[in-house]
Amino acid sequence: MSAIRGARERARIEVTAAIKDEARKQLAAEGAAKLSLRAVARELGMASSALYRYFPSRDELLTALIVDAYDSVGESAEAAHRAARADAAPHITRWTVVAHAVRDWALAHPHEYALIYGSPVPGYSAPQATIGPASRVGLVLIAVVGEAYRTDGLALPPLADELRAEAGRMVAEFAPDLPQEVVAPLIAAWSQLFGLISFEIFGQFNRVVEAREVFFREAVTELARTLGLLGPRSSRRG
Amino acid sequence: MSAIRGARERARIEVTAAIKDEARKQLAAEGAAKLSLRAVARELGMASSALYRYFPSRDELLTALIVDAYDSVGESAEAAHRAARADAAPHITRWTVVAHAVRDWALAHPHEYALIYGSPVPGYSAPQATIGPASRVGLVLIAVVGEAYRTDGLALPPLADELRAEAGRMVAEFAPDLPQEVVAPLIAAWSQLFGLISFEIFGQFNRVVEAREVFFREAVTELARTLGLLGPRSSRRG
DNA sequence: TAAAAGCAAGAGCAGTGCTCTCGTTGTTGG
DNA sequence: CCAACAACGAGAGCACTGCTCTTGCTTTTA
Repeated sequence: MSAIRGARERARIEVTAAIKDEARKQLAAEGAAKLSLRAVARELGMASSALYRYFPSRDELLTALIVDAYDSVGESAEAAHRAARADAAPHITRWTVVAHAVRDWALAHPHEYALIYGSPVPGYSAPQATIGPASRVGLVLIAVVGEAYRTDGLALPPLADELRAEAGRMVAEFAPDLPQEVVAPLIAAWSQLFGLISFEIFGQFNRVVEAREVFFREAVTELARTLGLLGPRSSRRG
Repeated sequence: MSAIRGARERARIEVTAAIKDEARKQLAAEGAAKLSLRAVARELGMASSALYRYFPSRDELLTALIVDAYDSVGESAEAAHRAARADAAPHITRWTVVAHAVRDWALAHPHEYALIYGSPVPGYSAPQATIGPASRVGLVLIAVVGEAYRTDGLALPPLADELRAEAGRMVAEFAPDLPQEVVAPLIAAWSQLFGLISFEIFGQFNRVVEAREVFFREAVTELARTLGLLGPRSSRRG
């Protein structure tokens, strides 16, 4: 792809990586609010002003960390999906496995999770560079449901009239292999999955949910049902 | 309850309110990260050091704003619930009306929403003072489902064995009027409701969901179904 | 009415993001 | 080969932050 041209370019790559590593370390230790350029420079033994040769601002550094975090959680989801596919696991299992992979990543990297799925901290709109990596988890979920649809079909109610136009646009834009009835429920399930994880990570479940693992598993299974990955449930009036 | 004893106490109450008002103004304008004690003091025409007589630290000021925000969104949800009850609206409508009230509040106060449902910004665990106000929205949802259960019953599948102990604890702890089958789904629906809202507020739906209102309504209705507020849906394999 | 407590203001400390300048050091075209 | 150039690191400095301490003043209390 791109050959390294000389000592200078090589050094630049290494220093950039070292800055990001140290910044990630401080992010994991103290959170995004406490991340300080001067502290990073201090830890690396360089003047703080020198750091601006590599990142033009603190927000740019944070954006780089955001991109890396999106890639990290996306890679986790993709790896879980690959493994489940290699095992020829049923589609419902692929769904829960991917969901658990995202949750496990969040539990292992709470501050990085907060950076990407918590309050947006830099400018109001996400920089262009983040939108690619940000969609990786979503694409995995689309793939899981798409494969289930193609092999087993989906047990879904018909599409509501009010959602017809929106569903058509969604299918055309980022899910061409999916039937229209499932796109809106899938996007909803996507956001609801992160709702479950965010409430756990951000402490909203403190004193509310104790058995978090089994609670999450049941909720995620129910989410799969709304996508037609399982048959309709039996229910009774009580 | 507590009578105001003199001019000094009266002044203290007024100044405290003025500080919070100005802080809320800056919060709404720029977000929690940019909220500065010195700027608040400047705007109020007082020395920054004087402000510490009223709030011992910036985090304490933020905590006060957090409590107010929880109360504000809680009051919105309660008002919506009261109105729907006064109209003798069906339970499914009460559910969606409360959900929309929370969403409307979030859209009107995005920075305050981020403060309470985004990344926790002060210390890691929420101060004791916040846990009461923080549960108001949840209590409204519990009330909606409880009333539906008592009048119409709920169309729910039996409780999974793995959740038996957890559901029993939850019922005993904060939902004594609810049947055990609905507590876990209700907590899940609670977090998923905020997942939907957070993704919209935090920009995760940019370039993904366009018809946000109708999308939200459909998703919230589907959530109600997982709580047995509607009959089981008709579905077909496609 | 005198002591005590609450209060506002100013100076100051340590820290931050960021800019500018000034030597130094690699890169590169003539 | 070496001169011009671009990239680089370091230091000083600006404007800002949260927070503390001291110094006077005012209100409350004994």
